[in-house]
Amino acid sequence: MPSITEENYLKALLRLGNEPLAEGQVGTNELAAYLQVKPSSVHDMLKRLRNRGWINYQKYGKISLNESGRALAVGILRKHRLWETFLHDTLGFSWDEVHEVAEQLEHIQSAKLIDRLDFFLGYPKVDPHGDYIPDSDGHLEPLAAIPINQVETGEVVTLLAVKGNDPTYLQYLSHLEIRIGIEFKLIERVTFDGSLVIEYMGKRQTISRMTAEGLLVSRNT
Amino acid sequence: MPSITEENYLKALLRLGNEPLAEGQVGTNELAAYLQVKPSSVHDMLKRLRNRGWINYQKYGKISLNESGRALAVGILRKHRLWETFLHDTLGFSWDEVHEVAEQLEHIQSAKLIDRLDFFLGYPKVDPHGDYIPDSDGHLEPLAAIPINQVETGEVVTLLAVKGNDPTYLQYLSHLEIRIGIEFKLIERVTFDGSLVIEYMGKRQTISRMTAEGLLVSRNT
DNA sequence: TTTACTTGTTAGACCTGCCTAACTTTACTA
DNA sequence: TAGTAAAGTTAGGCAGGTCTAACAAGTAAA
Repeated sequence: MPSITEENYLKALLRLGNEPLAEGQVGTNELAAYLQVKPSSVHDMLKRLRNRGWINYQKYGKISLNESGRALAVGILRKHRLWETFLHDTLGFSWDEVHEVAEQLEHIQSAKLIDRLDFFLGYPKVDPHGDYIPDSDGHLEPLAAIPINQVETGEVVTLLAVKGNDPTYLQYLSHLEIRIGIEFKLIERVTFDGSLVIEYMGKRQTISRMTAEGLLVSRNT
Repeated sequence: MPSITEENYLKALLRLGNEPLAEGQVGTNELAAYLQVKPSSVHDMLKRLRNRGWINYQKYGKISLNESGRALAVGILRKHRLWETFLHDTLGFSWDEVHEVAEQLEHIQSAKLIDRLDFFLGYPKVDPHGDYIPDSDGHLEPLAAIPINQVETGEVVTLLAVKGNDPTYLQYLSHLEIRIGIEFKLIERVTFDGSLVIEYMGKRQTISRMTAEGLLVSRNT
């Protein structure tokens, strides 16, 4: 059974490996920056994770999760997203508050707890940020969504999920009345700085490129 | 903020200090035995807890929590018992299963989580084992109960709480259909080994002294 | 009050997880 | 293709939390 720290490394590898273009491959410095530790600390841990049989890694090479490491990481993600759903739906936390607490709750070791929680919540498919919750067999549906700044002008799209855990970002979206499931029409793209003008709920709003990058939408059919 | 290990020491000091005759005073070896570590490890930690300002302790003396240490410990106990209640009442765990998982959940740091959980559960007064749950101000009602083997023959008493977290003990009680709130009549006391014959729910049952010691009852008026 | 036993303390060691500083390898660019 | 910048590794050290083995204090009984 992994320690809490080991779990956090596995989770980080899953996450960074899923970034576009990463293809499961992650670098030492990248991981260090993400986890806010020094590359030398990461290197120590990589040796441990390899000895424990959870990652593929060799000197000066890229890092990737193997089968069992991935299974562990997906299990943690499942716990994280179920807890987020519980905090939001049952206890009334706002969507910017759930991540921090779920970061702690995801490390609780009890299969029964998670199964019961899943049942209690009615087997939710997505968490408060729109991300898919892995099922108890470890299956995780890939999110078929693109950032809104990759959409053509004039298109109408639906917000499937938001990317990013920063509370101030999520609070800002709430402030703009942007929620999962809402429909946007892309009115205009500002070539200068990548800002977008979007229309939703009968109003027009300009959002920066940074804001737009976290809005994951699906093309409407 | 205490580490998880420090929290466990504080909790142990609260618990052992509340034992009859202890009067808040605990010994090093006693603490070591309870926490399943060596006395030398306890000694190291005691120095840390003293430096952190949570305990009264001097060389070769007894250990006790001070005001702030006690407040921390009661806070952890509150979390533990609220989580036990959640696991039992909301998720349907049996009373022998809740302790182990609550041992992990009690270390989650989020005041809001605990307050919301308390609200969600309807501000419960007691946990699944009959113990009082400290309120959000840190007040903990002392349990006015005595082990059933301190009761006179012929008396009728109510089970207020059970003492002990051993799952096999709690399962055994369930098997005997013994639950919080049930009424017992003490029929007979076996002087040889301290066994008791008790009557409840229209049946007679012999229980060993060990079993009896965990049954905390109040005299009926 | 001396002995014997229990209780508590100290020294030195180990593992986890992190650090800094110095080094090596790889990758890119001139 | 040589030189440099970026990425990755190594060595040595530190704090938390544990251990064993040896020692010191307190306590109780003869």
